[in-house]
Amino acid sequence: MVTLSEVAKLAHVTAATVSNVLRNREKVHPDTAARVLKAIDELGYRPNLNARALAEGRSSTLALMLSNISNPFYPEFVLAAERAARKSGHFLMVCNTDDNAETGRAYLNQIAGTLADGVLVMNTDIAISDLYASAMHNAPILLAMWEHPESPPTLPCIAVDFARAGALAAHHLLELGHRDVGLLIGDGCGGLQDARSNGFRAAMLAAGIEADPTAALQIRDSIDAGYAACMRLMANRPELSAIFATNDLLAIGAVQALITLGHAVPDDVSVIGITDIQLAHQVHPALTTVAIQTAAVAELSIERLIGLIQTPEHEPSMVLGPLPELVVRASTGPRRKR
Amino acid sequence: MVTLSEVAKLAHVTAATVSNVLRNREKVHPDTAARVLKAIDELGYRPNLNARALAEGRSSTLALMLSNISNPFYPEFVLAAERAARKSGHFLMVCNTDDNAETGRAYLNQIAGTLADGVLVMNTDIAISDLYASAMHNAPILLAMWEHPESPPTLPCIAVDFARAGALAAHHLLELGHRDVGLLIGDGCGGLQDARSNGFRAAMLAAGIEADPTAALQIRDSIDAGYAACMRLMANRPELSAIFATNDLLAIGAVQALITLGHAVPDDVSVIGITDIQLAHQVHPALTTVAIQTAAVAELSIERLIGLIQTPEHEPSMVLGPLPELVVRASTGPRRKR
DNA sequence: TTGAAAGCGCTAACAC
DNA sequence: GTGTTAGCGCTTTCAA
Repeated sequence: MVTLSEVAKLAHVTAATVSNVLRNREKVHPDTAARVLKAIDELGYRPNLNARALAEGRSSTLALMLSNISNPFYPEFVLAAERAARKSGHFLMVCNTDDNAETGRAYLNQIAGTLADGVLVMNTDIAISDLYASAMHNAPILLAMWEHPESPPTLPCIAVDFARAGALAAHHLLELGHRDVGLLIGDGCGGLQDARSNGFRAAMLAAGIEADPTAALQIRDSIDAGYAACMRLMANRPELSAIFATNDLLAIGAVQALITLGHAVPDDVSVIGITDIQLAHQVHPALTTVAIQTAAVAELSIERLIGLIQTPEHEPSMVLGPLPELVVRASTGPRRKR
Repeated sequence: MVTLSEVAKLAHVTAATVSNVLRNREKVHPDTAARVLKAIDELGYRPNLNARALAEGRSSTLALMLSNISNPFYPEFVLAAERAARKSGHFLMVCNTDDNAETGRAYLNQIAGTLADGVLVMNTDIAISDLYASAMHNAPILLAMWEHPESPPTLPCIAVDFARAGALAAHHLLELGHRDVGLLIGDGCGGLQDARSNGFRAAMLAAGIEADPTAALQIRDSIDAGYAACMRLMANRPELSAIFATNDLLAIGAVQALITLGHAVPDDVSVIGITDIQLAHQVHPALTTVAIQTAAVAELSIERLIGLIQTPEHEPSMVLGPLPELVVRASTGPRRKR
């Protein structure tokens, strides 16, 4: 490995000067700088990032904790987060906790404040109190995708107005004339998605439509579960003309269940989800959904986390992410006349 | 931040002893060890991994380079790789190159041998010669998922016998009586999937069935592309009774296209893919495919990479991953009598 | 503008 | 068993 001082020797300067060339260029004479640059090039010098981190007291990596990256929602977030991190000179460490609080705590203990300067937390399986303790002792923690803007947590967070997302879905279905709507409520690695269903129900109620508890199912967060639940729902409540799912995975499963049952989507039954994952526009019929701007939220999260690292705050603060937006595709249509 | 020497002071020993307690426990007296442990606990000491990496001359993180994690195949690999890495005390840094060779080279330059002790490379957009140079100067590089076991690269790799996967698909379709099979050949972030299609064609040829070039389409690696290509294929060649796709994404797109066209799957047309991504068993009808044991390959890759780091070799070597296996689900069936 | 020197937190000989 | 010492490669005052 080529070190700073080898470069220094070749350029007939001292390590400090090489270091200066690498950072605040102004301070060094153009001629020496050129000599140093030449030496760096000849030797193929690359700074040792661990040494730099040790000397500077801060690393250049960020950690992203999530329960399980194989849920299709996460990769999109990770991609955008990694791009944003890279843009600002940071690396991204991915930490799957496998829905295991112990694993999460272990990660926090090992990397927060040493390998990683800050941690973006997406999963809810770690107790806020543990996170809080780690944030106090080790390094800033930012909660990405906080689902309850109305009740800020004791840590900084990016909040997404999921209740609004649910309401948008309701308005869309109402406009199309739907009254009998089944609910598929996800309870996955991000926790129970009740902000979404509550927002939906409130909007329906505002239109005079009372929620029917027998038309709602609370299920695990996957296509499979959505499929199975929709099957049950339609068996019990054949009069439903639309399904609202709190996330796209469930909605995609529901669409498939309906097709399997011989219902046309959207002619017989409409389906709407939330999130707008990539899959949503790739399935057929393409899914109508409420986009929560995953990539934008990811970028915002990274920016905010970096801000927190540079100028730590003592008060937790919440920033609201981009507002959810309805994306009308092919899985919703007017209620069928019967 | 609590340091080793603060712990040492509290325990009335020296830093070296604390360090010894943390690593080779035998060397230190049980009583002192207990005192040290107590001090560590009281102070909430956590080792600084950067300092350790610097002192030891090796870090505890591994890097995984891929072109774009939002392709559903990667998250499954990443999940398994991260678990394997964690099991052996390593962290995983995810590097998306966005199909950009320059980004890949930059990553390699910045982290190989400093932040990361080894790099698992999944994408083919970086020239092997660049990888080779980096492996020589910086840190071991392992090519995961090498698609051509018959021609080993100049770097260590885990090879997967994709030709065999193609052949298995062919045998399955042949057994079901299919003769007119359309080919969807992916050309995505992992490069042109020709080993798979060649394996398929060879197996068909061995059964006396010549490949018809007009029944094969080479397309980008996505559900969308599979959908569109299948539409075209069926328009041109309505007599096809089966579709073989070199990966599951394409196959899933194809199934949707067939359903949209009013063909029953598998009663009218059978569809088979390769990989067995999670989505494959979640769609309806569930996809018949050839599993390449993604998780097992990921674990093997991590183990091998760690081996390479510990005892570097000077000869590149190839190890063959688990053999592909046919997974029969609901998207294939006997050729329809006409 | 450049150099000398100290130190980041830890490990690893080697002595005692 | 435990302490002493010397780095690991870099940054950063502070002098010159």
